[in-house]
Amino acid sequence: MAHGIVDVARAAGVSTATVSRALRGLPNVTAATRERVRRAADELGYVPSPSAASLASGRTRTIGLITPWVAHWFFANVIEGAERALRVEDFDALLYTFEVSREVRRHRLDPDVLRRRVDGVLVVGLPLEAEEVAALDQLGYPLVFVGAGAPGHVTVGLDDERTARRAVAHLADLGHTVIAHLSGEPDDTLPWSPAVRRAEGWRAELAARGLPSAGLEVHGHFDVRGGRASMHGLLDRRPDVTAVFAASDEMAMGALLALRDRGLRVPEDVSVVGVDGHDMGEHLGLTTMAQNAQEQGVTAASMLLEMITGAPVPEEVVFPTSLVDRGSTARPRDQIVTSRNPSGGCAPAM
Amino acid sequence: MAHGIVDVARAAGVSTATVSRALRGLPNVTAATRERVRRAADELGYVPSPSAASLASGRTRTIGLITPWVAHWFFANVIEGAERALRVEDFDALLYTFEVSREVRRHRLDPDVLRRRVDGVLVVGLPLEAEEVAALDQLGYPLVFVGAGAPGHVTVGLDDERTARRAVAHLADLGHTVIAHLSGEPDDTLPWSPAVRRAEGWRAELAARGLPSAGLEVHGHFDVRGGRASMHGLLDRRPDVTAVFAASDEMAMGALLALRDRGLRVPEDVSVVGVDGHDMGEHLGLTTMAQNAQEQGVTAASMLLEMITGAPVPEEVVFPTSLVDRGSTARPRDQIVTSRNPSGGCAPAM
DNA sequence: AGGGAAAGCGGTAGCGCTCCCACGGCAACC
DNA sequence: GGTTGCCGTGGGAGCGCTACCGCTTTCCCT
Repeated sequence: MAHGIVDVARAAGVSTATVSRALRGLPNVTAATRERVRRAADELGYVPSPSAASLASGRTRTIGLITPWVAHWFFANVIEGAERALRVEDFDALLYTFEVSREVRRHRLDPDVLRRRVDGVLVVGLPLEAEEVAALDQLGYPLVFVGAGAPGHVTVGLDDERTARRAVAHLADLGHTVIAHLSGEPDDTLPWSPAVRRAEGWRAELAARGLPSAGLEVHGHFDVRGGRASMHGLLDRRPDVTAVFAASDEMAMGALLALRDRGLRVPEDVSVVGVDGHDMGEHLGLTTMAQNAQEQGVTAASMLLEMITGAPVPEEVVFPTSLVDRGSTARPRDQIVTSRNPSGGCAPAM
Repeated sequence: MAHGIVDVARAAGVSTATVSRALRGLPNVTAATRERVRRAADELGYVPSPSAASLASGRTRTIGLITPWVAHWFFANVIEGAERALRVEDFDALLYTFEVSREVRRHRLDPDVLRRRVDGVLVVGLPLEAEEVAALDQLGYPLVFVGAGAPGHVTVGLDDERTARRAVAHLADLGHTVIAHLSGEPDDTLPWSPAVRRAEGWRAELAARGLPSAGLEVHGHFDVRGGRASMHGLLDRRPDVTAVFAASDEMAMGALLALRDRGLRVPEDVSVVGVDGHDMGEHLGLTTMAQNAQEQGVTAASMLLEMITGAPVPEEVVFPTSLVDRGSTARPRDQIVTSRNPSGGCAPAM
């Protein structure tokens, strides 16, 4: 039933070496022989054993997909794109998530689980600490980062700083002067973290326009719940805020929720802009800096495969973002009063 | 650098057989020897080669995760849960998606890609045709279905029919008499498909209450876009509809969007209820029949591991669903007029 | 005290491939 | 016509483990 390469060789009247060459499309095999081998393999229903092939060749035709979660817009889409690109080249995708929960800070990444198991590693949306990157490097596999780089490594992602500046510029151009930022975790401080880059972009754009940023950055979880909490905290401290730039659409949606909790209208009372182009964004009328996550997955996987074959790849691929105005931003209701009366809105305080 | 089992054996002063036994926690090894071996392995940084182990043992410690997509709420959560459960037992998860796009009907599943590569297969949310199931069975691996069963196979999922009836009952209890259903693809007709089961539940509950169902089922894609399109189609044909049961939250969100497109209010003009308990549901105030997708992934993966060890598992695990009222359902505005004037709403036609 | 079972460990034959090397044959060159 | 060189193919040695079998040692039970 489970035929091996020797069965195929016997059936085709050739050696196992020739079967191997023929089936893998290697040169130095006559078209006639190749066809004969192929036919024999088909008839026997032969499928090569990946374990044996890996053991003999040292290659696994598998890449490791490292990601904190899969149930988030950006991650799910990158993974989907990457898997698709890998399958085309007959590569397998091993999934490694390692966030115990979204509430608890993750433990250190242990690269040993990948050893001898993959030909390359794709790190998805995970700003790794220098030591972790070094440990991964130690494995000796090609390494590509998506959505969160690492210095000196091949990276696919956005120009986070520029994206943030563009979002803030949009708000400032509308006339907003008190533009807050919903940022990532307070302990997410790696300079190459997208959250940090976006915060910096926000700050830079404000500075360039002479607008204040002090006390307007709120840290929190990178999800809906986090955005909601951050927004509430912000409104408690700064009821004069008229615009918010959230570091992700999911956080922005949380902000919308918080605003609704307090009876504040969007965009009449507060303008909100996020980053991602989340499918739900259209739903909620959320203005955003849209990116193509799935295509980033495809690109990153393709580059990784190139690297495995030894081909040169660019050190960095920057995906564009575009402002998609879906209505959650507008001119501030009252541009004259810079310091509004906290109870001036229609908010029936929560 | 890359040490093998013989290096460890030499370092520990034992045979490779003992190293293998010691490191895998097999019996018939003294505690002292085991410790010595472990220490030697640590010092050498020894990590066993999975390929060699698989080749020799015939087991891969890997399971295949078959799913049409990952970027959907249910799928992403199941996958995340399953991966987590597998990792605990030191199993790897191979991801196989095989929907080319959400628009095009998928091609047949080819089980050969899994041959000799996994110890078990987890099919996630994918109603397979009988021939496909048979082909998978042919592989001889334990098989578990999550979120979409197959007759005679181990299944983890909901009581879809009951869930649907509960949702419809909720709407009917509120006084609705024209309760439509946003269903799955028209060609999704497998009797064990969740979409079909839910449609049947909807129909059964209506029938039990003497309410009409004819002409009130709309087929479409199982996502936001599909729900939106379906809802528009429905409103074109049946402007008298006052309640909608969508087969998924994502479709329900699409319905909300369509209603907003037409200026219809929820729940004043139309009540909407979905299935899932999607994170965004709270956001949109979407009433739903909530389920725990992640836990279903955990359970399915655990059961699969049990099966691999030869342990008996229940043929079917049914997860509960609960009605979560978030405000998108209410009494119909006017219970007397059963056939409303199409322009009777506040809809400024789109 | 003797016998037998069981525990602890070593030796080693594969598992099913890939890859290196060797070899024959045929075309092309001087 | 002999030499060179390349192409197509076969032979066979691993790749790094696991699992079977068998040996020795201990320990218990009669």
